Amino acid sequence: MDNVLARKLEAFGPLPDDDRCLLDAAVSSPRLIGADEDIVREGDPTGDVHLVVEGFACRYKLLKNGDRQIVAFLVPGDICDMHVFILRAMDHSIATLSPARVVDIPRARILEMTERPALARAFWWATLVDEAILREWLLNIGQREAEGRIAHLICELHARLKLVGLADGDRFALPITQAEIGDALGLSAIHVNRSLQSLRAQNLLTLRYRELVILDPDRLRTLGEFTPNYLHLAGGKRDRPSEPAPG
Amino acid sequence: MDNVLARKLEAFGPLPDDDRCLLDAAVSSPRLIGADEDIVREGDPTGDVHLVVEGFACRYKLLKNGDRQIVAFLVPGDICDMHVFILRAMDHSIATLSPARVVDIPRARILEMTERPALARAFWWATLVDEAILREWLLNIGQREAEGRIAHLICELHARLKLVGLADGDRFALPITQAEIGDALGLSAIHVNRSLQSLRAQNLLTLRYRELVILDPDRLRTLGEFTPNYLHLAGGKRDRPSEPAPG
DNA sequence: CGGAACTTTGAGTCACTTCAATCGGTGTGG
DNA sequence: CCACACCGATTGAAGTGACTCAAAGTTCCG
Repeated sequence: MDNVLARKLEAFGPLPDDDRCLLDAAVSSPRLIGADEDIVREGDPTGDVHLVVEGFACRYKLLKNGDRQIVAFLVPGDICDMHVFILRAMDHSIATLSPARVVDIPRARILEMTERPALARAFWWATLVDEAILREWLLNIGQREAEGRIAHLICELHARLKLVGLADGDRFALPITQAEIGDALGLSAIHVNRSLQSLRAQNLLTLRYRELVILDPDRLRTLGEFTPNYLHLAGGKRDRPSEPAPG
Repeated sequence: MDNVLARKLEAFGPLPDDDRCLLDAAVSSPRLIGADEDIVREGDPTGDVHLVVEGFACRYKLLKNGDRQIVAFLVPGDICDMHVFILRAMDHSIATLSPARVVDIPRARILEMTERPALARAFWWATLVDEAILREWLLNIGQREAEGRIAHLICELHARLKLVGLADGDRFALPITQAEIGDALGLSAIHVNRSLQSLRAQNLLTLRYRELVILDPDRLRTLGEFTPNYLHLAGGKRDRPSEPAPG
């Protein structure tokens, strides 16, 4: 079976076999979680690092009136919390969106991995990409109208899922509800619904039974003004000598 | 006394004298930049690390139609780009909002500093707080209405400026335009204007001649649902594992 | 003093929201 | 095997927060 974590991290640069073994060990024996269950809650003291191996999860924050903002989608290969070593409490919650397999990696194991320069750099890369995605989402929500937001989100998820081998051409599983898409994009579920219908009417995509098919990738990218530069793929292929990782 | 970087980093935890000397050296001889000038542009190859010593700057992204989203405000003490070591190109631009003093720190100097454990942890903390701020902004823009957004932003800036000694009680310099506030909050300048008038009418704050005065901190915090937990202050004081419950 | 930049005001419009049903698929228990 | 319940998707209608356009008032500054 594929190691989604290794697969993702190697998008940054190749890893030594030893490092990949470490990753394989870390990802073994995931636990199964049902849909809509919290993995960590805001305010919790930081503990293990979590990794999604299968299914969808999200980071989210709540308002007092119950409104929810999803601030990140976590797909297989995504590490939930690298900041465990520095911060004391969670400033957001993490929950599954679909049934999922999650691995709890003890701090010690992470520390062991960060001794390896290539892994340390790869983890750092993943963290920086997460941050870049946040900036892109801010642009998405702050400036684009509903159809563009949805188009952009779908292009991003497509790119990220392709990275870990979870897209079949222009088709991928999207096991989340329209309400959840709304929570991520700052839109009401109803408006997400109507916008999706418009996208379908334009023959840009199909979304049924939790499966999304991109019918016209070019026009969808154009509509969402999607450019994948912020995902910083192939960042490790530096031709000129790079600084060694600290350590 | 006026090393804003040291001041900010010590909000995380005390630094050895040697480390503080390193910071002092790094912050010396800043260059002066006028308002509204780009420091780095999206697409540029990564180079030096930049640090704002005085004045306001921002990270921003543009849409094809010219719409701008400010994805972060950079105030004195804020490091612009710690990710220089990993990523090859900028995925966003950085510009001054007011006249500013900026230091360009060469990679080598940063590497030297990250050899010191306390400094390395402090830099990591700063990076993680930046990320937490992005999540909070996403919540702000995605879920709150205009007045709440503005209230929240002002509370955050107040907290961050206090950290580096740039707030005089509930009063601080805010050298940016209403249009720029709008670009940060996903609102039109006109709507920012009307919302500010409403906040003034409620006797929550004053904003004139680029000086902001918070008249009623409690009600402003309530309106913006502001809680500073995401700024992760005092994260370094790890002797007590549990948080005190002061109220 | 004049001009540029910023703020303020007014009026009309639109994107998105809320409320209120309805429809459809799926799972459960009788 | 059907009745019921539940959840998610869909539809309709009405309301509103925020936008655009246009213009006037202020402040800043050479």
